[in-house]
Amino acid sequence: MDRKELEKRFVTARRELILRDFQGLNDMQQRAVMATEGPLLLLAGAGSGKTTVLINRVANLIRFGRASDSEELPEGAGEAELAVLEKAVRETGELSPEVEALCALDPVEPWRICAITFTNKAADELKSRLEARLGPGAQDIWAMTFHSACVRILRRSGEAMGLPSSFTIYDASDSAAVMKRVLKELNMDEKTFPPKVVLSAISRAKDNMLSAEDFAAQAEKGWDPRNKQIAKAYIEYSRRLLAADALDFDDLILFTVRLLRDYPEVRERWQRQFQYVLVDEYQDTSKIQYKLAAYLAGGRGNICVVGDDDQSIYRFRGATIENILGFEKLYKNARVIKLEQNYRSTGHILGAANSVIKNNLGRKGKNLWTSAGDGEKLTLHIAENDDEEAAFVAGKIVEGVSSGMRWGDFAVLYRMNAQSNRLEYAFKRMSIPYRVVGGTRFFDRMEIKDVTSYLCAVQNPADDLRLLRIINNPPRGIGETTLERLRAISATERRPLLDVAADAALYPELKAAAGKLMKFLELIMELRTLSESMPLPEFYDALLDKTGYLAALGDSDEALARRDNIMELKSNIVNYAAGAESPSLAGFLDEIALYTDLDSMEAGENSVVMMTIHSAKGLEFPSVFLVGMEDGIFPSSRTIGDEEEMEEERRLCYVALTRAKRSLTLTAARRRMLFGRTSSNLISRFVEEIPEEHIDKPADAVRQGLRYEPDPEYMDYALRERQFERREARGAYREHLSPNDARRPGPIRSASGVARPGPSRPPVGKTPAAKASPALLELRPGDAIRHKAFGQGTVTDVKTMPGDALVTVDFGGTQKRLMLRAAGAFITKL
DNA sequence: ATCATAACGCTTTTT
DNA sequence: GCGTTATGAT
Repeated sequence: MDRKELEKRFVTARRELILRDFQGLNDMQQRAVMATEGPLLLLAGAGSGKTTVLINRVANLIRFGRASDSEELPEGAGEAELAVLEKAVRETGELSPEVEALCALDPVEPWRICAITFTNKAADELKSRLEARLGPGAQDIWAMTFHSACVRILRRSGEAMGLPSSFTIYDASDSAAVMKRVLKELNMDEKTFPPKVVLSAISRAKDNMLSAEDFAAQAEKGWDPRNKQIAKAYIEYSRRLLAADALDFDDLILFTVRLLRDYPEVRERWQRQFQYVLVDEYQDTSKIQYKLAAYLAGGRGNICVVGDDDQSIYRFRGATIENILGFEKLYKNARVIKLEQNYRSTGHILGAANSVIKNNLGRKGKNLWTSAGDGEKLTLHIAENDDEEAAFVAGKIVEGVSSGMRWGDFAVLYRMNAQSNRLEYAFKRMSIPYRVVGGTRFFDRMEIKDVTSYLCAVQNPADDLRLLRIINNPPRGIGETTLERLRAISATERRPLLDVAADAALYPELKAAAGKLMKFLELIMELRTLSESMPLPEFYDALLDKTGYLAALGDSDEALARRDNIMELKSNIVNYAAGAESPSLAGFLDEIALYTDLDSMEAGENSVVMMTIHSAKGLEFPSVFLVGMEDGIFPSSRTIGDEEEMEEERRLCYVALTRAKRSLTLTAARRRMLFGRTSSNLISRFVEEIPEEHIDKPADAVRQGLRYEPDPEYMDYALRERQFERREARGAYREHLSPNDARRPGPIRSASGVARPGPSRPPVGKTPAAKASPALLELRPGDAIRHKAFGQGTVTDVKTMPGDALVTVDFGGTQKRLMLRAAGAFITKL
């Protein structure tokens, strides 16, 4: 046998044996798993088994190295070895160690694989699935978010650029707090320079790798005078973060990219380490994140990016779809694999999603298909108002549970967090177990911020921001005047506040407060010593005690809830201490700085989840309710009139629709309370884009006033307003309009008002109570009832209130409190 | 220094 | 409509 022939047969046999590990995958998925070398763009539609592919790809790398994608033979392979392989091909069962060794080509050590995801949730899922597949060795894989990967790199190598490894991370609210101070001190008007706007300008600058000085230089040359002001704020903001040894979220990425760009030895060290780099959700990466990925993968050039251009929904914060659209241009030898078979949803759901997204121009083009059958059609429900919309959703879920589904099978998705309120009330009235993801995050709560500020202050003596938060909390008689003087000295001497406080006795103006300041200083010092000698959880208890924070809370209902949260934080600490290799205060603070509420959502929990569509990305649910399908809400009023933003909104809709596995219900309300006023909106244009073959709509929808055609008058108005804002954004001066003039006048309201029948409209608020039997109103303690979802129970208490009653029912040990008007429709008296 | 009331502005979306 | 912040009174 000549060498050529041997090589060919060897490679073929090897591929076949390797493929045995990936039998459950379809052709395209297998190709993606086997193509380990060089740049690879994986266009993975929603529900196409993308994570499965990632897991298997990593498994392949660890077991077989680059063998599946190489023509190369292992050292010393000859006819004897070929015979062994070909024999193994004919046999079934596990590969023998000998065969496995022959199949492998430089198996990859786990820590040489870097799999970057976008959210902690995705990273955690990846980690746990990798561990399930590969065992404990999987823990060494760098499966984490951009931000946490950067933290790790900076902690290890940041010293090279003069960054102390003990740096602190500022989250968005910390950044905002710093910025507010800065703006105040620079006498910048909060109206013309809202902190948010300034921060996002800085964020954009950082995405373009512009330092404060670069930005200032550019502002000098630019035409927008506001940028000069913003540049000043940027400079001062940076100065403060530097003084506090703090990095904000954007800095984490920016500093890492600078580090890798400017320090060759550091760059080489990491490029040597990461032989394979995977980036998930590539469509959501920003310019600088793309640079980061390119640097990390710069050693071997093995970069695999996974994404779906149709699911790009973070353009607003710098994500650029160019990264995915331009991948092939950038990496000339890139391979592209498309995953279009959907394993998640039934036919009507996919059909609806496809017909919505095809209205977008400028996409790679992709059509999801399924072999799962058509399934149920979508339904559109039009409610009288937002309360009724919420009640409808709650009712449908109760019915679903009564027919055998679990609470956890349902998700309610909305465009903005503010929409969750109404739903929560409805769910509470019916005692439906639910969970709101996102919104006010756990770590944004006041008491949690306070306690973590103590932790930060103990860990980082230069962290003035956190110090200011706690120095007089609980009250220690250190008032505003003392702080003002402290701040003045700290600013002129460029020393941290705590340093200045330590020398309080030396400054005449601080004499009066010196005693109190010393006492506080001693407290912090004592805590610092304790933090070094005690296990973390015990230290936490000691901190709560010594600072007197817990004691100062009191025992009102509110304080009780706060205590609960503080204890919840303790369980976080205990968890962390148990799981981490070498737990430390610094490590814990890193963990929570990058943590969001999303991460605490446990998969097994049996309750309905409510969240924004953005939060729902990457998740799936048997039954999904998509509420508020109205123009002005979804699509958001801010996007109407801007084609690019509308396309992003449409992608958001695509994401929403593709979350559903089997059942998908859309709802809209004729009238709803929004921003404190009642408004009526047209039905969402996205609903219009779903053909009748996929969706059941109420036949009278049009006659009853929710129209499908965009109102030309309104469109015109929205467009003009939009253009005005854009012109303003470009720097044209504001013609002083009073805020009321900027408000939308009549068009919206009058437009829908015309279409709505006037006085002869059916009565509003046909609540489910209308269906409740009169016997229910006579319920008394001791009565037996049956509830559609909860089953049989005994009434233990009845509190009547005007037009309604709150009944407490014992369902075999669990107490539920039900509002009769809302829950009555699901109760029968036995 | 702490509490109460008034005023404001906010509603896109997250690390 | 709600939650946060500014202001003023005690």
